[in-house]
Amino acid sequence: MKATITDVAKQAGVSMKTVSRVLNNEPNVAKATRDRVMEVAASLQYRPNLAARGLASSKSYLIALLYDNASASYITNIQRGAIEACRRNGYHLLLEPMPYEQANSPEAEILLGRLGVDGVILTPPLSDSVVLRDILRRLDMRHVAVAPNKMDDVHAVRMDDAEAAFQMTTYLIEQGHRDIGFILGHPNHGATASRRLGFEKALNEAGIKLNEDWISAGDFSFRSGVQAAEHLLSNPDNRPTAIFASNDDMAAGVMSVAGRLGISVPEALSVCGFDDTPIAQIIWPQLTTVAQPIHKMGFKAASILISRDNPDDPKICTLDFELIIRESTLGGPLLK
Amino acid sequence: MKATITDVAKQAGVSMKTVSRVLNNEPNVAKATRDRVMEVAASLQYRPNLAARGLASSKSYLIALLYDNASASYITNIQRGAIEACRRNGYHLLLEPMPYEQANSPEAEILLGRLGVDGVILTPPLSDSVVLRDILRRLDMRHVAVAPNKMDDVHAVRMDDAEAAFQMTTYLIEQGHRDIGFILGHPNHGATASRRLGFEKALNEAGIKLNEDWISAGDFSFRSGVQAAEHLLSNPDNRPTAIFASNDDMAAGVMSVAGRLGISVPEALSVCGFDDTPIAQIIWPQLTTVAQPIHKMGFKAASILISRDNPDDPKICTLDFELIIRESTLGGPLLK
DNA sequence: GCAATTATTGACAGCGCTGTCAGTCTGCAT
DNA sequence: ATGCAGACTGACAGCGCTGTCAATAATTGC
Repeated sequence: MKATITDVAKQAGVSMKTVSRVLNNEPNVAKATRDRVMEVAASLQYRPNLAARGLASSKSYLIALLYDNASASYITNIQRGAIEACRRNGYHLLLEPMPYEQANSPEAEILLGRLGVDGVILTPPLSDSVVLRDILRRLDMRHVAVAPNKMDDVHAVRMDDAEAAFQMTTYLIEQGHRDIGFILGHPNHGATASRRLGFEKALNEAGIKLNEDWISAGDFSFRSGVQAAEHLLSNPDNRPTAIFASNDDMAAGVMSVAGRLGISVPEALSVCGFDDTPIAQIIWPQLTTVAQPIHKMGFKAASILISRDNPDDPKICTLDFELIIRESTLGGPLLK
Repeated sequence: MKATITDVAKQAGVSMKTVSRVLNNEPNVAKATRDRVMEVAASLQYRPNLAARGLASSKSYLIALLYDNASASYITNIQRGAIEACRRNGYHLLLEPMPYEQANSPEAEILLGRLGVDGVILTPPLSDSVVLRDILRRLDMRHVAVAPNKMDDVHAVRMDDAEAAFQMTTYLIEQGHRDIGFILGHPNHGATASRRLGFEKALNEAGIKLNEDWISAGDFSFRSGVQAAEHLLSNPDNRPTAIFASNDDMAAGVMSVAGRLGISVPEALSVCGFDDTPIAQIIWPQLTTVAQPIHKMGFKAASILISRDNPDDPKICTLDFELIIRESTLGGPLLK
């Protein structure tokens, strides 16, 4: 038989309400009372019923993570962070994958409407869907976007992708590279544009003319990195000396093609990626890349949803990135 | 203003209970009534309140996924499968990471006690924790283990790890290998023992004497694969001609060491892994490995929890695996 | 010492839904 | 016509908790 609040109340000789107050850490309970209630609750192995609590307080203590992301390592990192924040506040994390295309369809509204959570975390590329954010607003659901681009009307947790790409490119230039190829990410992702922007800005500031031919399409997948690399490296007489891929998977694709073509990395070709996924350390040579505080972003996002203070003024939280220099770029022209 | 069942009932001119019946697909409702209620519900944009429903029916429509798994790709695959099953039945998936060590501590009981879900999915290595399963039983929580080893007292979804390892090893032997190294998985995982068993059985049946020196410890991490490989390949005069790593990450570690030592794969060394994670296709040469139906396992596990029929006789569901032969083993002694 | 606060507690009414059970209404065999 | 199973429907209580508000006790200031 499961113990209820009533049981605890009787046993402790107080009212249900007082037990409730103790259990929710509300103020204005005498220390002695509080202790007694806690003790009884423990001895009875009392466990609050989430559903009842939710019904009475019209809170669900649930946060949903909405995502459509091919990268397992990205999504599990976000999850870890978000769950950490949830745990600290008695919340739980619900998983809701949603294909990007579906985000713009009526299905999305139905799914979300049924959800009944206290908040929603949006990850790229869903965080870039205006339609989805409209639905959320219409449904009056609190939400925070994990997104690279700025949006003033929404709570957001972000990282300065453009600046990171700028710094990485600048680093390559400092290594003596002037012929730098760039592989774009998936067009649905806001990060794709931001990273490109940073790349081009760096070239620009260094007075290097942009070679449009050396900006190659991609979609964040290993395979697309392979294709892009095949294109970029196709002409033996006119190759970039460095390739900056918009993520690590594609960078791994580049390295694989380089290997096959007998182009040694980093001696003949520097390669760098973005995200610092586990693969960056598994491939050889290890990959220079940008580390994102993904875990922290998940944490922050959930924390914003849980904290009830001034829920109306949208807060934007920008976290730091870090350039991780590894072997794959330690062979620039300057070293020769 | 959110519509409730009462609103729908009024509008449709029926009782709340009838609306409830329609919404839950219960029998014994006239088609005309059903249609009318559906229509009104749609027009009012009615969305059931999970908490209320849960409170009244003492079901939560929530399933928790308990895990402690370093492999992002494994866990996201399980998640995908489980969510698919949940979606089909109006359930949602809760994420609950739990370190293996914690599973044996009182904390686990507290965490689980508070959970209030209708079922719990256990993934390796948690599925191997007897303590954890005891807690679950004591708490009277339905659960199903995703686990390689047999347990008669629990619902389980499994794959025959031993048989898979047996077949893979046999395949290597058929390629002409007689000197085969083996890298163990993490000792906490039941799969580790099963895979070893299959490996040894295959050697045995082929009449090959087991060389204990060539069974090397590991923990499923890339790094441990590197260490194991350094050990296995340390003696140039006496090396295995094939290495079977208990998972893909470690196999990648082997390939990386082989590359560094100038041992070409697969010409001088065949390598195979287990799991068919994305990395198997990213490294070069691509990895021969065992594909597990991880997605399907998640699906099955959630389905078992959701289906209420004969909940007492534990069902064990064994799914098929598949040997995936890729380049990394296409160079056995027989080919020379 | 007495009024004005403030701290502490409890009674009670639901939150929105479903389970129970009793009722009405059909069709069909007698 | 009469009875009866089965299909259909509704009244009602209550799931376990919290919000509201009123009641009482403790504390303060003068």
